[in-house]
Parts: sequence; structure tokens; C-alpha cells
Amino acid sequence: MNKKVLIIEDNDDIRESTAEVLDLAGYQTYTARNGKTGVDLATSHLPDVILCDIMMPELDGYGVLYLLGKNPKTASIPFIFITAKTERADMRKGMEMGADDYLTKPFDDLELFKAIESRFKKKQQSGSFGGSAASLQPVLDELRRKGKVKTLAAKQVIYVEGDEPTHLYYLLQGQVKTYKRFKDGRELSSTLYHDGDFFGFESICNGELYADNSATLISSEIIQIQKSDFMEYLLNHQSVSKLFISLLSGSIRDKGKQMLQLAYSSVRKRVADALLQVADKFGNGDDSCTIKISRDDLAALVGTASETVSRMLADFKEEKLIEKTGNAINILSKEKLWNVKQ
Amino acid sequence: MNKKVLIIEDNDDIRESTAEVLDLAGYQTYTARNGKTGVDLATSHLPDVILCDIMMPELDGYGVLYLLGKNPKTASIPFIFITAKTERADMRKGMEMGADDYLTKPFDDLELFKAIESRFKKKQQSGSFGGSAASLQPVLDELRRKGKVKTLAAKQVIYVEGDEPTHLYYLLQGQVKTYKRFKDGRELSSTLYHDGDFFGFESICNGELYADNSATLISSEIIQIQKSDFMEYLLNHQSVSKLFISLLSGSIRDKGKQMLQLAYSSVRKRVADALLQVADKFGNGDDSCTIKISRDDLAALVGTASETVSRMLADFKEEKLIEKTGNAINILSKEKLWNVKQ
DNA sequence: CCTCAAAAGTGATCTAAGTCATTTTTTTTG
DNA sequence: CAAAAAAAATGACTTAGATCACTTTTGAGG
Repeated sequence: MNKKVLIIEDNDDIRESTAEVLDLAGYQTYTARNGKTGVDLATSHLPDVILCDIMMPELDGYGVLYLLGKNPKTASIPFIFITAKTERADMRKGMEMGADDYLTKPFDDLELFKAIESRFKKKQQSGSFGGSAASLQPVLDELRRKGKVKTLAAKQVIYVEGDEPTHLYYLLQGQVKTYKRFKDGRELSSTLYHDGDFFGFESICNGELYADNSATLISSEIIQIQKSDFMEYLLNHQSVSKLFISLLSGSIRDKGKQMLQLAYSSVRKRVADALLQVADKFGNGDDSCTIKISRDDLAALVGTASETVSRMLADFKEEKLIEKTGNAINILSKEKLWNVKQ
Repeated sequence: MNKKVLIIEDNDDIRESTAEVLDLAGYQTYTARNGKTGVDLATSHLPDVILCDIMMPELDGYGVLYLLGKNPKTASIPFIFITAKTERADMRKGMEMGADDYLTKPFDDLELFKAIESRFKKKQQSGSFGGSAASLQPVLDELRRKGKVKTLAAKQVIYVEGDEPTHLYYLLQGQVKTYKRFKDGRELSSTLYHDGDFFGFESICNGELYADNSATLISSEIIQIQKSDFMEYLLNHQSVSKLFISLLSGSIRDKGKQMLQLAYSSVRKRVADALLQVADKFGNGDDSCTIKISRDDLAALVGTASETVSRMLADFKEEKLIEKTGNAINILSKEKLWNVKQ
């Protein structure tokens, strides 16, 4: 979509010619002949950049800037003064009030374009949505670069319930589970992680102690990222906020699903579901695939006793839904298994 | 804490005198005599504002700005050029590269302070943490003001699974539950909301369709806030991001707890827990309190059949943990009930 | 205050799944 | 490669809690 530029200028010639130039350059322009309508237009159309004259009847440029600055919705729109006043004092006053740039008339078209684009770019950089994917990558790279790579053997505990969260983790390669432990020692896994997943951020995000445990399933390589680094990026980069907000809410959705199953689904269905979950996370994308997971881990995922899992697997084998080679499980058809859990 | 100002300037006199003035004014200053050390200092100390000369040996001001702009950590630090170059072209070049202001030497102290403070204020406005509590309130007020107040009778459905989320909700007064529906119609409530709670944001946050339903328990007043308004505030105001990130992660923690209970706790314990949950949300703070909730709603909260809930309540009554007046439940001692669920 | 539908409670029955003890299979290791 | 240890499977038994059918209580509305 074209960038929207609002031009607030009382001089008809300048207003029209500026608008024309910007129109030709592919911007969508809105014009106002005085400060008051300018503020209205800004509030209703939320332009990407505002160009504003200082000396105007009704409401001058300083007033416009003040009013727009008060409204959270318009406060962050880049604001560029354009004016004939070349005097230093006026320019300083404009900047002190929070303007983002200052163009003195007469300015040429190139100056105008560059001023608009540089403010636009500057805003993109430190905020606003839109090109998030593009801006997210370097930030994540930076985060990971700051972290320390660690190699862990299978079944190593990464953090435990009640610990003070000091790190965010990124799984370079391997398999990790997060789980809770019931009083009597039984476990319930909530999430499985594989290459490229972040984990351990929930507790950091809500500022309390870890509410779950995490451990490797197989030997894995993880990056430990300092909590302080993470927090800084989380709040200062919208792309990062956006990512983690969506990770958090995705996790809520998954937990909700799992809860419903736990409450009302038979173990048979839950085992089928758990197998598919494991296959999705750790298997290849094919309809049939082989997964390797201990019965205990599977039981923790289902929320049942490991004996029960064994029995179910025996049933599934009987029904030709799976096969077993050693302790590995061969899912013959994800689709058929999917029907079981319905 | 004092604001940190980094001064990058090769001229010893100007550098020292500027630093001195700022020191006296209560700023914490760092100085660099060339661009290279300036970049190092900026990266290591992360100042709140950077003042930078343009013409310098080793690395000029433009180069410094470029390098700092590339690093996500320093990109959003306000950058003010200070220079003797009064020529318009140089000033334009600086601004086009993304500088935030431009002071031409000689400048007086007041100009300097104002320039620093206005950039600092500007940044505060559209980001950075710190005074979050203070800045959160007006934004939330604004959000609520934008919304539409609605009054709903008891048992009214607010949104259902599969709907496109179009609103965020704020419960002015009343009681609301969110719940999921199992294939056969059984329900599982995940959360109860009371006055002052936001709800319905999870699905908005992850950009998918609603994954749960919500309905009033008693007649309630809610504010409907447009999704677009919410999204804008969510990403553009750190205080709002912070709030919702913590709401989301809090919700994850609660769901995690509830899941563990569902998996391994007896119905007896889960009923006790549900009663306490309801008492906490809707009752007064006393050790004994009266709550009014239908057995169906309670069953949905526990994740069991309503008959089972009735039986449990009968048991609790027998054990003098609760009493019943009509259909209301009188919790005689939260503490004793709490022991049950342990 | 009475009527009546909805909500709550109870009784009897049944089964899915937990538990514990034991056997079989797989993996590890000296 | 054999022995030991760990993991998985199976068998026998038990029970929590779901289900269905029915009775009792409650509170809304005339």
C-alpha cells in the first residue's frame, strides 16, 4: 500500500504543488489548509508522515504538533515542519517540541522525498509493524549471537520448577520437553521442542519463578540467552514483541486443546494424539514415519500410566496402525491414527 | 538514575566543556575523541542520548550514525549531530541518514538541554520502559474510552469458537467464563473473569479464530474494544505490550497448573480447588464466604460430570467443609478446603 | 402463594484405566 | 558376547467416577 502523507499548509500554491509532486511519486496525499482540519485528518486517516507549515491561521504548526503529540494514536507519526522561517530559534522550537525534521522553504523535491523516506525508515526500524519478517531476522540473529552455546546429553535437566529464570533458551538441534511434576512424582509434559524453537520464555515473561521443568530427550545443542538481553529486545523491538506474543498465545491455544482432551477424551484417543504430536515434532513429514520415544515420556505426554501406554500401543499394533522395531514406533499411517483420536 | 549522554567530539575544548555543562546539570556523561571509540562506548554503555560531531578523524559522524543504526541495540538511541557546519546540505544529509536532531555550533547551554530533553521525551513517549505503571493507565483509559459499553444478561454468549476475533473485551462488572466445548457437548471452563479483567485477547494475539467460547455467568457490563485499536496500542506502547505479555504468560501458568490437576488429581481435590477458585474470583476475601454458581458451571470448571460434583458437595457438607443455603454454597473455611486439595 | 420447569441430588450399575506384581525384551557395559 | 540393568509388556485385580434413570428441591413468573 502506498504511504500516506498529510500536508498541512495554508498557502494554496505550495500545498497543491507539494501534493502533486508527492502524488506523482506514488504517495497517497491528504491536504489540509489549516491546523484544525489537519489535526482532524491526521486523527482520522493516521498518515505515515505529516508535513506541516508553522505559520497558519486558526492553529499554527506548533499547536498541531502539540495536539497530535497528546493523542497516543498520532503521537508516533513522524512530523516534519516545512516553513519559510529560516531563523534558528524557530527551528529549535520546533525540534524541542518533538518534531522529527525541519525543511526550510524553498526545498527541492529530492530533499522532500529524502526527508520523508528517512523518517519513514527510521520509524520502521524502531517500531511499527509491517515489515516484521524482514526486521525480525537480524534481531534474532543478534540475540542468538549473544547467547552461549551448550551441548547437553540425553535426559539432562535444563531448568527446574522454582528456579529463578535467568535464561531464554533456543534449541539449535535436538529434542527438549517441558513438563510439570505432580506431588507423587508423576510427570505431565506440556510441550515438545525441536530445532529452531525458543523455550523457557513463559516464566521470564511473567516475571515469576519457573512453573515447569525442562529436560532434553536426546542429546541436544542449545543456546542460553541472558534474560536481560532478551527483556531488552522483547520490549524495544516490535518484531520481537510480536513474535513472542504470538508464541505465548499459541502456547495458550495448545494448552487449551490439551486440557480439553485430558478432561474428556479416552486414553486411547489421547495416546493416538500424543503419537501424532511426537511425529509432527520429531518425525519427517510423511504419512508413515518412525519415532523414538520412551514409554515414560509418552505417558507423561498423555497424562497416564506407562503401562496403559504400553497396552494402547499393543492395541494399535494389533490394529495395524503401528509397528514396533526394537523400541522405536513405526507409525504406518498418520491419517488412520488421526481417525482414532476423533 | 541519571540519564547517560555520550559525547563524540574530536575538539578537546568543546568536548570537555560540553561534558562539564552536562555533568553539572546532573547527566552522566561519557566522552569519546573519535568516532571509533564513540561507537564502542555507545555499544557498551547504551547511553540515553548521543551527541556527535560530524567532522572527525578515523570515523566521521555519518559513519558513526551508520554503524550504530545497524546494531539493533543502539539503533533506537536518539542521535543528535553537533557541528560547525551550518550549510544546509550537511544538515540535510545528517537528517536523511536518520539523525534525530542537529545542533549547529555555537549553541548555548539551554539549547543543548532542550535538545537532549525533547529527544529523550520523544523516545519515552513511543517506547522504552521505565515509567510503565504511570504510562499504562492513560493508555488503558484511552482504549476503554474507544470501546463500546454493552450490558448483557446472565448466560449470554459473548463469542464462540471459530468466530473471527473482532474485539477485545473488558469486564466492567459482572462474571464471565471462557470455556471449550467437547465434541459431545461437555464443557470445560478454563478461566473465570471478574470486574476489571480483560478477556478474549489470546486469539487476537495469535491472529487465528477464537479457540474457545465465552459467556456471562450473571448479568454483566462489558466494554468491546475494536481489535484494530487494540493491536495498534499493543505494538506501539511498551506498557501495553508488557501488560498483555504478562497476562498471556500468567494464563499459561494457570493452564499448566489446571492441566496437571486434570491429569492426576482426584475429582474430590479438583472440586475443592474449583470452589476455591470461584471463591477467590467472585467471593469476598474472608476465610468463609458464600458463592453462587450452577453445578453445571462448576462441573465445567472441574472437568467432570455434574452428578459427580453434586456428590462431592454432599460429601463436603457431611464433612462440615461447606453448607448449602438454597443453591448457594457456603464455604465454611477456605483453609480447610485448601487442605483437601493438597 | 401456587405452579411448574429447570436445577440439583441420589441410587444402581458398569467400565476404563490405575496399580502392583511378574515376565519378557532391549540396551548397556564390563 | 554374556551378564546385568533398564525398559517395556502383560496379567490379575481394584476402583474412581461416568452414565442413566429417577426423585427431590429450587426459584421464577403468573
